[in-house]
Amino acid sequence: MSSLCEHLTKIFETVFEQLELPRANAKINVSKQGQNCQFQCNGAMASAKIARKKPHDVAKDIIDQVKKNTLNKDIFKEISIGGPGFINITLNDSFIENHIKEISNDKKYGIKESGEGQNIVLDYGGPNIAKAMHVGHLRSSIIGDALRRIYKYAGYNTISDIHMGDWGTPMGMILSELELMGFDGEITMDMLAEIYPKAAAACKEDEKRLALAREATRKLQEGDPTYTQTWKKFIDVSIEGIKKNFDALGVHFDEWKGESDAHPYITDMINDLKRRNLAIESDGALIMPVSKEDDKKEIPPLILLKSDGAVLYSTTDMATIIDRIKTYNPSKIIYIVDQRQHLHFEQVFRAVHIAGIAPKDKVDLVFAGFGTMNGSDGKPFKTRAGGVMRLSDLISMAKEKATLRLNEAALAKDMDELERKNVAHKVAIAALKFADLRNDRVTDYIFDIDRMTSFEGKTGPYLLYQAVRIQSLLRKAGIENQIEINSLKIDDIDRDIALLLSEFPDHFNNAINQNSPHILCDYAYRLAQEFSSFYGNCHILSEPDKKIKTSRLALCQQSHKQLCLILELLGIEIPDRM
RNA sequence: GCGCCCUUAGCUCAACUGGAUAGAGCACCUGCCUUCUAAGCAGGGGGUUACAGGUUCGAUUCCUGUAGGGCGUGCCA
Repeated sequence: MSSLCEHLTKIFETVFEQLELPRANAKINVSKQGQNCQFQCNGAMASAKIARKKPHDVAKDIIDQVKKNTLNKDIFKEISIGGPGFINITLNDSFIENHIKEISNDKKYGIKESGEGQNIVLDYGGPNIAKAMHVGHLRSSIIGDALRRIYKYAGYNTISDIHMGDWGTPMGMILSELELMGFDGEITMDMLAEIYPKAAAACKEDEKRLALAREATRKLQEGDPTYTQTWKKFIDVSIEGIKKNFDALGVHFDEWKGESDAHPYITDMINDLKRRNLAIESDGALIMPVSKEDDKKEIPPLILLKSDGAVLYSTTDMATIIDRIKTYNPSKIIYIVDQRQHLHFEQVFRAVHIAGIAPKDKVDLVFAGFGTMNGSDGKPFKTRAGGVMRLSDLISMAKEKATLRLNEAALAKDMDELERKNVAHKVAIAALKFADLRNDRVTDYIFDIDRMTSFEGKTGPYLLYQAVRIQSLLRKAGIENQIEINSLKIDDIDRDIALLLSEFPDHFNNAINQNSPHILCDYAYRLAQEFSSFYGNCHILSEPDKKIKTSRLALCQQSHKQLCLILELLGIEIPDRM
């Protein structure tokens, strides 16, 4: 099973080989030409030099060769040359129908289970203990969770790990702050929310205060019993708050590990690196050089131990890889983290390669960095008050707006309180998630609260709305089970949406290959739009011709299934009605 | 200083990895709710893809340079 493009590409590859043209040039794309044709092959022009012919003549040879094969007769309605040598392709409706039928009957919609038998670790979320989760945490968790779902769909055994920041200097800041306060009671979340920023600010201002925090960090890492006890307490409190946020977002983690879970591996790892002279002392710190000769700029060494003996995130990230390989034996580890950490991960990846901890041919380490969420001034996002907006505040704001919008709708009149709340929540989360996911992963983007919580146009709620509308239509038609897809008969009104449905495998593959959910967002939006147009163009339920009606309902059902599937892959839940 | 990334419509973003006339949403303008949910549909205006060169049959995409912006650059994460 594959997409129409893949199918056609195979046919053309055979032809290219027969004509001794480069096989790679045979690729078929969906045409952007609109009415003129459906697909196109641009390979004739690219092959012209090798063939020592005019592009136009090469195209003609290709078309003749395709037509020669009688098997292709039923497939192509028209193949012609356009412009300097574009090969324009229009398919017979029956062939498109058959393809839709095949895809629909395939339990994976034409997606190959390429990840079968492979474990993959996804590292995202990365909240810091004691720091309130802010909008910046959205990107990592939402993109990461979408990728988890996408990989899972491709057959991988996915393990998502939240990898909390629970072992660095911020821990020492809190511990030392509690000590200075002489505090010894029950720690609450509200307290933590106050203590950490206070301690962090104090450390920033005062070297001596920072030294205290560092000292506390070191002692914690050495296993000081009092510190460990206190630390465990506020970790638990903090996790509770983190869980609430992720539950609201519908973001799932298989593992709730943190930097501290790498601790048991660190001593052995460091001793081993020292023994093999891979780690050396420099300025009182223990470092590991990772630069290569052909580096454009010398990559600074990785610091394993600070001069005070404490570890930092380079160390824990390395040790975490040891843990992950030992525990899950993954073929791939994907880090969904801020682009700004690029150099850091470059260092860590090099270090584990050099040390033989993660051989390149055994585990693929992937840095899937994402761009920063900026404010309208182009700088990392801050609220008007100067702080960062809390994630929970953002969610409440979106929910409030969704409730208002819902109450305006006549539909809400016969909804009880519970359903209203439920719908508002789903709409709000859909808006937030889609607003984030629709942007290309790597580029920075501007955070705008109004746009993020808007429900019209290219938004999550628009997608929900279309899905809900189809669902309602199917309900009214009295359809409970799958319609016999064999009843599909394409005509001018529904050809476009049928063609679009056939593209799904292509977009899925692009999304997974590039770790880019936004590709699926774009496709889902186009599908929803195409459906909406189809829906507006013809009235389905009142269609007198029974065959046409059944065929269109089948198409509705397929559109619905695909839309639901993609929304699920993006981690967006659909209400029953809205 | 050096390295990485970015610059596309008034604003926010795409462009299937080099293809034909660069697409969407918002905002603006014009229509459409007495038949399936108007959170919708149909249509309109809006572009020297920052600039200058180069490679190519063909460049938003690749290369070089210039300007502007962001980030990173040994003891934060």
